[in-house]
Amino acid sequence: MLDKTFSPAAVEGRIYAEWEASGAFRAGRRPGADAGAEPFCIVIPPPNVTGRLHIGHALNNTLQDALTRFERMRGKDVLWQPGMDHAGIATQLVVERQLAEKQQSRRDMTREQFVEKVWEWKAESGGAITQQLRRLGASCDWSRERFTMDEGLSRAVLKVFVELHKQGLIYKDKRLVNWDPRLQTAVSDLEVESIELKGHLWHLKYPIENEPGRFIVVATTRPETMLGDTAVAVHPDDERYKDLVGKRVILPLASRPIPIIADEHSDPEKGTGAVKITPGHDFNDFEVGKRHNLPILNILNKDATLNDSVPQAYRGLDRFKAREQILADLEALELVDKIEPITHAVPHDEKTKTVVLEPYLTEQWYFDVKPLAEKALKAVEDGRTRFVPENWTNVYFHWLKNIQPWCISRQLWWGHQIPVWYGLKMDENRHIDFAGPSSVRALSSESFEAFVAETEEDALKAAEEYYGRPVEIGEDGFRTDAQRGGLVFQIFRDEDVLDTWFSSALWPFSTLGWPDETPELKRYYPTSVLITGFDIIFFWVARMMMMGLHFMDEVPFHTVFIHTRVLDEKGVKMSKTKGNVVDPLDLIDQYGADALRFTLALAAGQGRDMRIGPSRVEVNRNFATKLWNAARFCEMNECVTKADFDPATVSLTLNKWIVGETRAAAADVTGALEALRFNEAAGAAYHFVWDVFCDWYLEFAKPVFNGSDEAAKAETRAAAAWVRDQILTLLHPFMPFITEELWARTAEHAGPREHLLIQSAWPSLWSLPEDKAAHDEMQWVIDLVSGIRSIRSEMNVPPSAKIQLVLKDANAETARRLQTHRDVIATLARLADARTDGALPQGSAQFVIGEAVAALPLGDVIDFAKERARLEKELKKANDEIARFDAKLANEQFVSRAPEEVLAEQREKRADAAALAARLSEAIKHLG
RNA sequence: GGGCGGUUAGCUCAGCGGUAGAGCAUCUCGUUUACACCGAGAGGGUCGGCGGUUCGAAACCGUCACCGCCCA
Repeated sequence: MLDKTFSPAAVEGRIYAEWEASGAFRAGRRPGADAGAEPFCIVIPPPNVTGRLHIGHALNNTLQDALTRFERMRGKDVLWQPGMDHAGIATQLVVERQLAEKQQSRRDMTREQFVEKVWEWKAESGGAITQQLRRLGASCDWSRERFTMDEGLSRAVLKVFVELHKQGLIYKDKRLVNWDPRLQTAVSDLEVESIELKGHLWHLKYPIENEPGRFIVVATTRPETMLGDTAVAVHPDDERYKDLVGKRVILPLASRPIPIIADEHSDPEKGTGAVKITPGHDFNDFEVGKRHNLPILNILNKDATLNDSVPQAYRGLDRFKAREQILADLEALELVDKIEPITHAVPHDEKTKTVVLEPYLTEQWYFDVKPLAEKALKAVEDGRTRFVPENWTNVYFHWLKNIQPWCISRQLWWGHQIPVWYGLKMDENRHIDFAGPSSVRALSSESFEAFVAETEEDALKAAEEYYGRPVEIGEDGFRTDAQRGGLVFQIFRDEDVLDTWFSSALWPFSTLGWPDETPELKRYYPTSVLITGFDIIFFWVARMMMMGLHFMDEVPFHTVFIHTRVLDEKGVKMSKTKGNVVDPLDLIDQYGADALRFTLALAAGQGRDMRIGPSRVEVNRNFATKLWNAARFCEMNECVTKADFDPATVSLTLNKWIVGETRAAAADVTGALEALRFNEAAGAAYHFVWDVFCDWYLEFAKPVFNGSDEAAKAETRAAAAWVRDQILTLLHPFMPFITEELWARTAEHAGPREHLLIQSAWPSLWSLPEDKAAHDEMQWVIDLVSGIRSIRSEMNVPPSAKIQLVLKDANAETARRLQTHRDVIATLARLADARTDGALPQGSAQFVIGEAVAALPLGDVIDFAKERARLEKELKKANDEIARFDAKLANEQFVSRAPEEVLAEQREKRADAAALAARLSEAIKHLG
């Protein structure tokens, strides 16, 4: 016997273990599925190895799991490929923080030792999120779990790098990057988070050379960069400054003369129309500098203190300290024209959002993604990959059309070390300009030849070929070794690692075994659908598209489903600093994983946001309880699954009806899931379970179960069990735990199920007959019962009072219906008696149902004035409706232009309203 | 500044050419042996404003307002 409520905490762990043990998650098709099953594959958007499950993950994985379970049950050959990425920056931060607690630093150890520490950390506390995904019920194939730093995936990364380099798409360049001065690494444009801050616009006066007392005023939000200015620019058409172009200003504090140039970059409308040009510390200025051959002055060290290019007084100062000092000094010289308070976007690191990034001149590896972007654009234009909802296509297009070279190197230790080795460069006469041997690290990159290879061995081989001499790993350039016949050259490896997203971009094929030609790669690539959030379109979707098309020559997935963003209950973005984070694990503890999942699925509409909080989850916990109790009711009434039950051959109308309703519900859920309309699928199931099965069918069944017609009882029991089983199946993708539990528990009296529910077949009820007569008949019963209940309530008839029903003007069919369902109607409407003949008693409340008028003789209970008012209100409504239809039908434009079926529909509605009005008038007359 | 969304019942949202829907909340009633995490019933909206297209607009187009996000 089932308990009164379902206890998620007591069963979730056990059921998950059963699923895993059964092998149900394994790639492939479920038992009984077609041998020729078509493949269905989802790759998980790899969570970060340092990550913890947040509500966004919960949504993302709920949807993936729902689809995975759905397709698995339908008999497809399913793979949900799980794994994690190595999150270069985040992971390195975590491990460094751990070291700092022990008063250690990564600088105190070798790179190898540090990387070893990171692996130790991962083994110990990394990847907690995969355990949390299990709590959510994720049915991915854990036996195939991958990590971007795995041997196989790393091999894929190296191969890709080397190939792209060979193709000339990866190159080294010296230009401005977004620099994180705390981590001392470059980050890509996408990893910059602009934060609106209050700041100031300082207007600085630069004295014109040889024209005492004359100044040009420039405005800046970062006054410290003035020490790196190498020009002042004005617009070529700006009359105010025409005579100054070609002259020079003396840069204050630095006392350097710099030219005044004409460039369209300066906007005459903005500020003073003159701008300072700092090519070493501003992206726009860098471009201006290139156009005018300006010198590029770098005034910062890697940690954003001022370097030796600035006057003695400012050297070694942090940039913000330097800003204060410089402003004070300029004030003293009366060179600050004015200070304007402004709000402006300041670039910050996206991880902690506390470090202000600097444009910084460094040499980095770049990936020219333009040619790949074109292919990625075309694939979506052609419909080889489609976005759902479709409007995200524009975001994707916009980004790819304006794509910039991707800075892929990072100055970190944790990640895929760039497979490039350097040795001294020979000139055309095979000479080397180096005194050595001593460390060559300090040399500039022009002095090196780069050997790009997947392995150290290959790099050495390439270098030996280049030098025509033995080569070894080392940093001295060369050494002499008599035993090896003299000179031995040395090469050393690039210290940098690749951007984490570089490896993530390979995910859809690297996880399937590429570059090896594995059976999985052949079977599951291209994958079916990618499910992710919109914030990932650039980072990941676009890059996977590019890499997939470039290396596999096929799109990585046919569909990209972009789901909504989760906000808190007040509609505010969740963040740790705001303290409004809803922890999905708390919600699971409190309400169960099924309730959380169902809530997320129901909220996954076509909008952009969803709001989630405890009260919403509670509602769906209640739904789970409802389901549980419906099953409990079935159990109490001995509704047991019958193997030989055939829904097509039931004889009772109520059973014919529920079979038809079940068929429709299955069609709704299936269709919605196929169209990725998760909310509609969950909603259809919810509605069917609660409003159809529980509210009506089970209520209809009660009199049957309590009656004495054994045949009817047997059929209804079997039918109820069948519907309940269909429900468990339809809900399983959304509520896997409770449905699996009930699947087992409801079979306790019938012998065990053939398979776990996760491995059972999805309902395919298309072939069942649609019984319109049964539908109409039961709908009539529902309408009658609802009508009586409504009157009872309005007339304040005590629930305990059993009353009479007289159906006046009932035709033969109606009389038959009443006869057939007398027990049901009497029970649900609490009637003492129901008849279709005899006189209509005085003092009746009445309502119209079909061709008949239902009268409830209430004797003195009835409040005549109230009843008259009620009927007159109804009559007015009917008459208003008639008037509206008449007006419409009298409109010649409408009659001539509207389609025939609309016309017919309107006429029919008009007739219905007229009939209703006639019966209501009659009823009012009867009131006397 | 450019782009994309949103604005529908007190709240959260669905509907996206043919007479306004759901859940929650509210009010009334209810200890009928599945379920009070429940049941029955009820009230509540000129679908942001203004124009236009149409026989007909919450829905399509334009415009404005406000809110949000993304990219500069």
